[in-house]
Amino acid sequence: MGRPKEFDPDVALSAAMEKFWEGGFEATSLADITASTGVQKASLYATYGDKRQLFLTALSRYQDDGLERAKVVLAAHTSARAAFEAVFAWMIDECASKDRSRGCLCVNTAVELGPRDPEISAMLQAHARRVVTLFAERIEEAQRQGEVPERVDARATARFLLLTVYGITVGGKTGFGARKLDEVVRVALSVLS
Amino acid sequence: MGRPKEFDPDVALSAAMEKFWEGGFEATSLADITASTGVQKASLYATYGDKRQLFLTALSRYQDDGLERAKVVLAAHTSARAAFEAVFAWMIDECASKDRSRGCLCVNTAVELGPRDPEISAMLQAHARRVVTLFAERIEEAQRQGEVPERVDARATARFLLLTVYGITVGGKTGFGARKLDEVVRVALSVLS
DNA sequence: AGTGAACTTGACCCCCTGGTCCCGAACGCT
DNA sequence: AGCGTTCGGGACCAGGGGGTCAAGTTCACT
Repeated sequence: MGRPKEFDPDVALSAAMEKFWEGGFEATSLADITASTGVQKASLYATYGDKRQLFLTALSRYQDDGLERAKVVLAAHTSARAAFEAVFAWMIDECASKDRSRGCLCVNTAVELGPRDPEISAMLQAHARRVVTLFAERIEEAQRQGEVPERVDARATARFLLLTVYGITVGGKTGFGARKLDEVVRVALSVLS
Repeated sequence: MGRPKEFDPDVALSAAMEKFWEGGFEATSLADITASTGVQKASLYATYGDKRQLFLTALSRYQDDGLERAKVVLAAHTSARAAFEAVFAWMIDECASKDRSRGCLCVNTAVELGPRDPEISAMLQAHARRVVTLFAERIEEAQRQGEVPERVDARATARFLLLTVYGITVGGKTGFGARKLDEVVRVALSVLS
């Protein structure tokens, strides 16, 4: 009982995530968040805890969403090559095409907070491991189907592909255009054959 | 005439660079810098201008140093493969071995400030182009010597290798150990053959 | 209708930030 | 030795940051 919330916590969390995504943790003030969510500080505080907790929740949601979407994209193509091309195209679209390249929240967070916040570091590490496993499983599937040679080390290659994703996000922020990133992806994907 | 400075501006700049390198621009306060350089705010201000100018100067110095060192390392090996292995080993040492992985100042800056500071963005872009050119020249040299196949696109591959450097720095911050990064480098370098 | 629990509002607090300023101290030059 | 110039020390400022609180409001339940 009592008075119900006037805002949808899920919607507000999305808006906050978006802000952190494009501004980073420190540079995004509570004022920015209240402005974009329309929710007052005290309500945010009562719902999510302090700024760091809010950020952690937003990051977690971002990770879950991303992993889910990656699963879908990887499963939507019959060849592994096309599947990873689609993943990279998605990343390039997000890091070099849209307005001013917010990149990937995981990468942004790793760079800003990774080295000095153990809890966040652990979250990032766990998520990276999940993605690597996902990638590796797709590579192994392609090996069973004869698309990718058996000599390829699936897990090492999966890590390599994840690092390429990292590179793309940083490349986008450094000013590489979508065309150049496409070229780079072509080079990177040559390791699958 | 007049009273001479009590500090060496070059030494202080190095110390400031170090701080920005491990803490980022926003998170590093002037208090941090005065503490590590032993130079008071007003003196810093008189010598370098405001915080942003100091950062720009430090970044510029970092870029110059890095490019110089990259030239030396690339020239110090007879095979291109060994040369790039050395470059990556250097990056891995800096991003995954030392205490708490400060990564690469260019990458950190690109992520933190790239999308919202045009002047810094231009600096990063120009530097990236120089590095790509340096890498491409080394690849072309190897092609002339028959080490690398002619079908390889030198410039695209150079960009790919730079993106791999980016990936390594982010990987280090995400918790990849030196061993895993070594593996990834082996996969990446397979594009040279 | 009354009651109490939960939510909203907006003022409020303290601290830290980048930046400025003034005065005393230290030096080179004549 | 004295003078003008430059530097260093530290107080000072306005602004914005995250976080808190008390009072008023809105609903569910009886």
